[in-house]
Amino acid sequence: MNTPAFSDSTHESVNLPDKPALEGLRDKWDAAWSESGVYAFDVDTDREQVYSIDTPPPTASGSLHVGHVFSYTQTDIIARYQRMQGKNVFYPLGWDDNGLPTERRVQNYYGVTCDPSRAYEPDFTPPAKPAKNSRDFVKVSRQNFIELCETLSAADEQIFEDLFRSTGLSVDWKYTYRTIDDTSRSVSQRAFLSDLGNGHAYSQDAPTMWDVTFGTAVAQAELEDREKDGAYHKVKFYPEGADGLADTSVEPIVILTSRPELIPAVVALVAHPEDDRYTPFFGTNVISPLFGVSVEVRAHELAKSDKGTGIAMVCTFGDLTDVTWWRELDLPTRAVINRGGRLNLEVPEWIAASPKSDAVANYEKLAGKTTFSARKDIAEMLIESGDLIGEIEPITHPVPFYEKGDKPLEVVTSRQWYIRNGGRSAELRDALIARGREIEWHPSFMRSRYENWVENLNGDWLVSRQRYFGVPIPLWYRLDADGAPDYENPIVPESLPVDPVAEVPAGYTADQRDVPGGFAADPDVLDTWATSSLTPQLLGGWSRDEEFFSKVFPFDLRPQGHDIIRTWLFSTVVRANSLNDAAPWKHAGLSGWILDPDRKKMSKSKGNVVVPSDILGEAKPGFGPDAVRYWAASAKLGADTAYDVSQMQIGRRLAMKLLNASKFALAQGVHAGLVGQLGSVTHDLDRALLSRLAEVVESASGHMAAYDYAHALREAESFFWEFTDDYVELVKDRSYGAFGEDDQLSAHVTLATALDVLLRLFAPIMPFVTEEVWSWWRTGSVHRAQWPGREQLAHPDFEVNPGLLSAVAAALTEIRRAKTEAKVSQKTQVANLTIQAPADVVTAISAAQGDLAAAGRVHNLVTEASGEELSISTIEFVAQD
RNA sequence: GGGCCUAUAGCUCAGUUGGCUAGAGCAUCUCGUUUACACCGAGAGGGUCGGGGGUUCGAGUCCCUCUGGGCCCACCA
Repeated sequence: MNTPAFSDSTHESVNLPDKPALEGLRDKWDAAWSESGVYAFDVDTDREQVYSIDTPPPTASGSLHVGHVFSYTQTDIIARYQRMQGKNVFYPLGWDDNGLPTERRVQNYYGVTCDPSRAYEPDFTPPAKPAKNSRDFVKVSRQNFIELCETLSAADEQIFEDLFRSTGLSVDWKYTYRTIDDTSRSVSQRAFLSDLGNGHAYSQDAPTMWDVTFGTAVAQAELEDREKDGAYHKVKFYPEGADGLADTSVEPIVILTSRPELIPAVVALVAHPEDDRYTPFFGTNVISPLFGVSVEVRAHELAKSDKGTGIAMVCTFGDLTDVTWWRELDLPTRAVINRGGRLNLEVPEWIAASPKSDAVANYEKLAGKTTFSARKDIAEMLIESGDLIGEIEPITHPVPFYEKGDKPLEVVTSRQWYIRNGGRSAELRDALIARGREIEWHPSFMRSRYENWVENLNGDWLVSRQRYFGVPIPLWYRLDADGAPDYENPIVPESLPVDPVAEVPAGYTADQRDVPGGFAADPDVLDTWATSSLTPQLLGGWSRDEEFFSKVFPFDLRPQGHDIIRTWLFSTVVRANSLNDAAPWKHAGLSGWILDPDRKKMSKSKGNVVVPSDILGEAKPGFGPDAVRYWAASAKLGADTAYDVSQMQIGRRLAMKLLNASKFALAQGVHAGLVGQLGSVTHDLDRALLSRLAEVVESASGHMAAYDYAHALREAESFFWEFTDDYVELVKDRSYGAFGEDDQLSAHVTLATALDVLLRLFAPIMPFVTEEVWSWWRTGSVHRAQWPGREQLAHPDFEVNPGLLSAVAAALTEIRRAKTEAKVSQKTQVANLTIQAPADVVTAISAAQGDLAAAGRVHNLVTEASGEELSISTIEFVAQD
């Protein structure tokens, strides 16, 4: 173990700067910490000693904003506290450079685009100047594309690392990973194969949410609703006549739809089983307008009588409710929207077979159009045919989008891979909720968000993505004599990582690729969360170094934002449950968001982001890292916090005060050898001060242990200001030696001990300034010093009047007030002063009467017991010269 | 519609299991300032604890209810 013992330094040398300053501390100590390795994790350890942190890997392709500084600082405070508790802190940081953001950034930065059919060019260099238009981008192989991603993200990551260092993160930079590197790809693929082996992963040909722009399936967790303009159309469905055509002699059933372009895909009408308006029609058939397709009227519980006309048009597929009805009512599949978001060019067979004479012609008018323009066209056709009732009613309604996409999602049927997440199994769902209860949540109410999400899942986790960049699904499929793939018995690779598109499975040759009797690669990549969900396994060496893994897993802490509970947190629990049969961590710390001064979430798209380098800078208008950390530390976990410059100014003031107060104490002759020499603390005021500090330490420690660093900071801060404003002022003369050596020593030991403890209390919050002060008079790093304990400040003789400190402080305040009201300087000499107070207060004050008189510049101080509260009855200033 | 958080001084927030006259910082106002600190010090003013009801000897704190703010989910007829 490389944790030095508490208070090992007893030397008396003190090196004080003439003019202490915050400027330069960041670079000085960042370099010193790198050099000395104070934050290094010691591998020679056991699980008991370790405190491990499953740090979020930032997306290095984005830009860093104050939100990062805010939340990472909160984690760092916890890490530093645990380190001072004697824990061997495993605090790594990885990079999420896998996924669409990196892919897009590389395309635009280099002017290239990925064409997986191209061969790898070992000597490829990107164009000197990227083309402006994406049409002119250079096409490169997948391997070349990945190499460019790695190059660019490595550069981005260096910038991020520098910034994190300058905020004082005590990360051990030796332990890092990148979600695109070979190790991450191997672990991700191994985990996938492991889940495949134990039945947690499976593939299925089924309707899924599909982004037409990106051309990929997306998962439930990646959806978001956006308010969009739409329109309600009231459309007639007449009963089917004997000739198979619409019987217009009777009343039609009227449905309300915002998606009339899906009428060619209608497969049924559905109403609630107890809706009297429609019960007579259940089991009968109606005819779709324009296309003359016959569909059955069906009953289903999910249909709501109070929505629209009470009867819904089911299409394959308009939305996920359609999918439910399609599955549960065993309806036919009549898909007309293709993966590009357009209506199929080919006339569907069910329309071609329609007895209605103009059905095919009607469809042909829409073929090839986007859903958006088809919607307008079909509305006009419905008006013309008389199948539309009333006016088209414009509405705005929420429409599901891929969170990174800009066109509404469609539902498309395709073969995809899924990982079981409880969405289709109550048993697994219960197990995952139980895992959530093994974790201690900070703040605790965040657990209900997790449970809420788990309870409302509507399907398993779709993990395959039809993208190029990412971790490939590590499988091939055998092709039968007709060239059809056998999805049930995939070919598994022998070594990882593997790119099945480029590599050939064992027992096959390259020329057997994509030919009947040969093999085909799974062309897809895994969802980025499928890799991110493995951060504990990645960091801990799962499947590569099981001994190491056992020392850090389950992790002690997962820090993260509360907005990604449903994605990152949940998916990590899912994987740890299936791979390790455990909860991935003991604690989850959810940090809040940064809000701009108008209390809106700070985000790039809103353009209200503050760049951290501006505030971290030490020159104006910067505040320096300790001040920014102070701001982050003053917000509790989970609390959304306004970006508040004034809070940073207060932090800067506190940091400055620490420098100056320390310099003052040390200039008195206070040195390391005096720390903790409690036997020399003979003066009641000093004893009272240390007793009070002991309470502060106990309280702050309790809060720190409960992950409430903000509360601990407040305790320490408020004591510190009392210490400097009152105690230090009171003991100045005594400390100079005005009352003899014993009293002087008592003050010096108290100052040394209090300063020592205060530096430790502030060290996790303000690592730079505390380390600077520590270096003036101590050896080693304050960040390896032990967190203070109440017992270090306890002494059998210290049973002092508990009201002493506050009574003396109150008396001092009264003297100051009298001077302020007399509009004289605080330094004005007072000839005679009488203080009246209750007897017990008088007793308390008397114990520190010398100090009080000195601090108030009072020549003759008299105290009188009275029934009244503390007041000054006489004050006579010394006549001015 | 379901779930969760939140409402305390002009602003940002504390206020632990109910218990002295509800606190801090910032801002405001007044005064002071050269041996730790002008990136300073001292002091003052400022609150019906969102509204209403209840439990209790006692409610900022617990319960009910209403209102405002926010978040997550559901909601394409």
